This record gives sequence, C-alpha cells and structure tokens, in this order.
Amino acid sequence: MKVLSKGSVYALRALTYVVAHKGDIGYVSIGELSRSLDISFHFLTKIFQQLTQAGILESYRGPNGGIKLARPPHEIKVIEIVDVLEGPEFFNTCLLGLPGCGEFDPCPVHDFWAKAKEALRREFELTTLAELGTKVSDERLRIKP
Amino acid sequence: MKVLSKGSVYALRALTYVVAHKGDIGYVSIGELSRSLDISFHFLTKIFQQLTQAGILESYRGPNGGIKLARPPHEIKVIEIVDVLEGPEFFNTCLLGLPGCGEFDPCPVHDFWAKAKEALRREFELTTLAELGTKVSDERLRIKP
DNA sequence: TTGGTTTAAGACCTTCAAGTCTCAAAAAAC
DNA sequence: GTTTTTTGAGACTTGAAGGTCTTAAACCAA
Repeated sequence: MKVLSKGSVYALRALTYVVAHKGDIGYVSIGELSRSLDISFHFLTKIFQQLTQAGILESYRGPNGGIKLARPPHEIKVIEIVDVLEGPEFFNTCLLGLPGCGEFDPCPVHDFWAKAKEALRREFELTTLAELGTKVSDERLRIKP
Repeated sequence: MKVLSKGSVYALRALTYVVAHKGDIGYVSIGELSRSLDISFHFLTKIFQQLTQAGILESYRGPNGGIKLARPPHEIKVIEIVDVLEGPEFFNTCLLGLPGCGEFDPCPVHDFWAKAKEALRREFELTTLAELGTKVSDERLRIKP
C-alpha cells in the first residue's frame, strides 16, 4: 500500500535528518544528505527545488551552500511538504477511483474512506518537522533503510 | 492518494455490480460487465482469472458462460479480493518506505500508521460483497464513472 | 462437424513515476 | 579572472503498472 510518492518520502526523511542531526544552523549540502540517506542526488535536488520554490526551504549556491529550512522546524507541518509534492488533489480521491465521488454522489465506501482520509490529514496537520526530528534524535528511531 | 491498484478497484466495482444487478443467479459474461462499467474487457478478464484461480470466482466457457461468485455474497469479504490482487505485503508497508520498519525498529510515524492500516484492514475484513451490493441497489450509490 | 461464443494464457504495447545525465548559473577561494 | 563547489533547469532513460492484442481451449447449437 503506497500512500506517499517517493518524492514526499525522501523529502520527509531528508528534512527529519536535517532537524535531528544538523541543529538548524547554516546550509546543509544536498550531496551530504544524498550520501547519508542513500537517496539519488539528482532526484533529491529536484525535490528540494520544488520545496524551495514553495518557500519551505531556502537554498544557497557555491561552497558551503546547500539548503536549510525557511522557518524553525516546529513551525513546519508535515502537511505543507505533502501539499507541495503531492498536489492539491491528494486528499480528494475516491477509494474506488470514481470521479465525482463525494457527499452528494458517494461510492459504497465513501463514508468510511472520508473519515480515514481526514484522520491522515489531521495527523499530517498536527505533526511538525521538530517532532519528527526529536523522535529520531531522542528515541533513536530509524530514518535510514 | 492511490491506495488500491486498478485491478482491485475494477474487481470491487464489477463484483458489486454483479451482486446488485444480477441476483447471484448463473454466470455473468465478462463482456457485459466490461460494457456496463466501462472497463477494458481484456484487463477485466485477467483480473477475474486471478480471482478464479484463488477460488473466489467460478468461470464457465462458451455460450451463456461467464463468471459467478463461488460463495454467497455475504460470505465474501472485501479483504479476500484485496489479498489476492494486492499480495500479502499490502498491509505491511511503512509510510516512509523504510524496509524493516516495525514494532522493534520503528520509523517516526510508525505508531500512527500502524493504527491507520489496522483500521483499513478491519474495514475490509468486516465488509462483504453483499453489503456493497445492497448499498448500491438500495441507496442508489454510484459504481460507475 | 462446423461455426459461434466465451474464458485462458501469454506476448506485446503504452504511460507515467522514478531516476539519471548534462549543462548552465551562482557563489567562494585562489 | 580562473577554478572549484554548489544548486537550477531541463532533457533523457528506466521500470513497473496498466492496457491491448492474438491465439488457444472449452462449450453450445445448428
């Protein structure tokens, strides 16, 4: 069951790593993140470009350049990242793939699925990068394969 | 957010249609289902072949042939169909795509995601084709695009 | 037994997310 | 200035899911 695209997954892992290991000081190079987390450098670059254009990250070119969070980690919600990388239709899907499925023209599993989607959206809304980072650094939870 | 493959989605829609419109008597041809639900005939055939081999459907060739449920619709759970078409790893995935993520080596969102997956599994476990069919025929819920 | 109707099986094609590659642009160090 | 290091941008390739096509096999009916 694949819910998030690779782009979202890589972004969340990489930014959690930044928060957990880099203390939010200065720029972190994409090359280092790519090596540390075993994620394709060019692919990661493309993902970060989207997040930079969306204002979630700031980037800097040249020696000692890289990316950093545009705001403190406790202000950046997981859902912001998901919104950018998955697009606005992410929480607007029907489990049976029926176009136009909704409150007034539902499929047979609409009610259940609407609740399940809302629970996921809420989780993404309530979770910040700071929390992910804290979990990883304090409790030594996994972030690498 | 795509959770189920097209195969599962088409199977659920087609079998719900059978239960709702065909009264569970005799064989229903794949051609009719394909036309009624606007699903590729050959693709639907391949999906039903898997369900037939798994013992969920029975098929019959020749004139007036087709497929039918191997058991009464109230005995066939949605999860049986999902298990066949999605494979055994469907409910065993990590939201962050980390291999080996589990109770003793969790990713930062493991706890939440384990509960969400369990809720979905339970829903699929409790829902039968009979219920889907009833919803469609009684409440005129949508099953076609 | 011939021909029409249907599923079975597998080869083949298409599409798109995922991943790679190349060159340009910005910044720093020399 | 020139070189090195880094991100930016876009073309290109790959792999897997989705979809199509062809032939075989089973079945019925005239």
